[in-house]
Amino acid sequence: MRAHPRTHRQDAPDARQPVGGALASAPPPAAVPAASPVRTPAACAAPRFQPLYRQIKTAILQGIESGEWSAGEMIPSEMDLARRFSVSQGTVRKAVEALAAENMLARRQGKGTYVSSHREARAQFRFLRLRPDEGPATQPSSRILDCRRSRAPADVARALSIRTGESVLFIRRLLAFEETPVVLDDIWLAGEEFRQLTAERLANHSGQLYAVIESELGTKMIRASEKLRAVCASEGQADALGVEHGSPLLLVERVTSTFNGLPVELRRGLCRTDRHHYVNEL
Amino acid sequence: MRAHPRTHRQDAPDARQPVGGALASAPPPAAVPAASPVRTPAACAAPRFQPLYRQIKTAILQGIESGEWSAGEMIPSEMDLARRFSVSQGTVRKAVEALAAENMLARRQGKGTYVSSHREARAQFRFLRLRPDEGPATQPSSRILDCRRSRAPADVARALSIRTGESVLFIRRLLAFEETPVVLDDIWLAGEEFRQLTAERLANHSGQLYAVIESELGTKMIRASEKLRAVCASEGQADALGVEHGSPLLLVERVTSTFNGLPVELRRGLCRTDRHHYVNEL
DNA sequence: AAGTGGTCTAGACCACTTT
DNA sequence: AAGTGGTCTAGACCACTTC
Repeated sequence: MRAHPRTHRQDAPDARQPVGGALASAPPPAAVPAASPVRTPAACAAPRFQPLYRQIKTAILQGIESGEWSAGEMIPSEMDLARRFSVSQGTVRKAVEALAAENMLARRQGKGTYVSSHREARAQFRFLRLRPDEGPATQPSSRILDCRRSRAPADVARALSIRTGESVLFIRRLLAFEETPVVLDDIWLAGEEFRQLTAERLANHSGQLYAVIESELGTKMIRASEKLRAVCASEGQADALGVEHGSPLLLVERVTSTFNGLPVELRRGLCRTDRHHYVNEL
Repeated sequence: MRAHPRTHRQDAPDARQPVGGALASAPPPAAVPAASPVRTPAACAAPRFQPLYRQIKTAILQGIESGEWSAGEMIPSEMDLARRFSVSQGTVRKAVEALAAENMLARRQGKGTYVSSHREARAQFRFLRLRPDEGPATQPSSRILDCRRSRAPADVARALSIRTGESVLFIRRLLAFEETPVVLDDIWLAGEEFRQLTAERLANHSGQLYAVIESELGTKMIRASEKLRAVCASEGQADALGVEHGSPLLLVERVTSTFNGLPVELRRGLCRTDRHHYVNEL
């Protein structure tokens, strides 16, 4: 940490330790996730200087990504972080508030700031946009129809930024709301870590795939980008969902990424929308 | 303005003038708030005390809603607002930042803070989620097929929170991307002000209905809630969109509201999704 | 040069949770 | 009582825009 936006900070007024491990002497301060003092205001314009609070935001993010603070755990208090990074509490606060606004952290007055998790109740519906036309939103149950390693077809590989034929984990499942099959999901997961997943480990998790992946693999899905279309049900799809061949279905194609923005999941969900709908707020 | 969160502010420590035109005597300490002193910490729990910055946020919102500052215009500087409300600049900043995060205001360094408008280029795609499968996002052209006053059917009335049979403006239009018809919109608008709209006034606006409404009627659409479904094209719909009868179409049902959250528009859009798709970020 | 938003600091007190 | 986040203040300097 330490360093200037572009030049923003003033260096004269206070006698701050300008460099690297900055606070090496102080008692409580531990080691910052990283350091690399980017101080030279001029000359190096390549990495684009950032305001202090942005640098701290990045540092906290790295702390989460590296596992120093994992999902559901509390991160150090604002005062601790301020001491660790040698900035004021207000600057830390600004970084933390930005991360909270992005759903990365959750603040709880009087308790602390926590790394958000897919296991939390409030996170359940962020990635599940299907709602019954009537009645309250509910969690679906999941039935795994297939789960195996496979080679990525060209279109899947393109979406996941990998090479065609590379090894991926393929999952096909059926989500049912109140005993009625509603979604037929085809899921491709790119990455070594997913090899450990099996149909058995996925069973009995009521469709909360991201919570399972987070808990068992430590991989956290951060954001997703979806494309929606209306399509006709093929024979097999119609059978699985209990509709007539040719019925209109909502196709939801999702590409999900973790930190760093690299895509790790491609999902194609076919949804019956006769008694459910997809919700969105603009 | 004036008043405390729940009790938040301290009233003893400094000799603050608790009421009205406050500041006048003390040099630096100035005074707090300015208006209706809602100070009693206890006893009155009904209106739910709000933090100062929230009250100021509401006050600014009212300024926009009342037309004191209209879409596209600049609001007073942070310092001016701070003086007006008798709070510190930082408190005003927090209110303004919150409004900017909600797309109500747009801040421009060195220039000022502006009331956001549907006329801005950056706002164009917030309510238009349809994108071509290939190529860059483009604005559609609009052809008005129908535009007349009518009585609200039961389902429309329910969505708009009005009584069945009440007078509404009905618009049917066809949106075309690159000369190809893609969306068939049925739109119902509730409110006296919409009586002034005619097919002529809507023509030649390339489908930017909200920009027209904002400019000509002063009504600003703030947020919308959508429900998506896949349906089959009826004969008439198929003809209008140039697809075969029975083709799958994406039905987007949108309820849009202005300030205060009261719904003013119900829209049902039927979209061909063979060469376009609906995008969403989670 | 003046005015605007953008960043940062330092310190105060309040409200909530836990010990 | 101690610790955490939540609100508020006052003042500094930086960066951008306009005059």
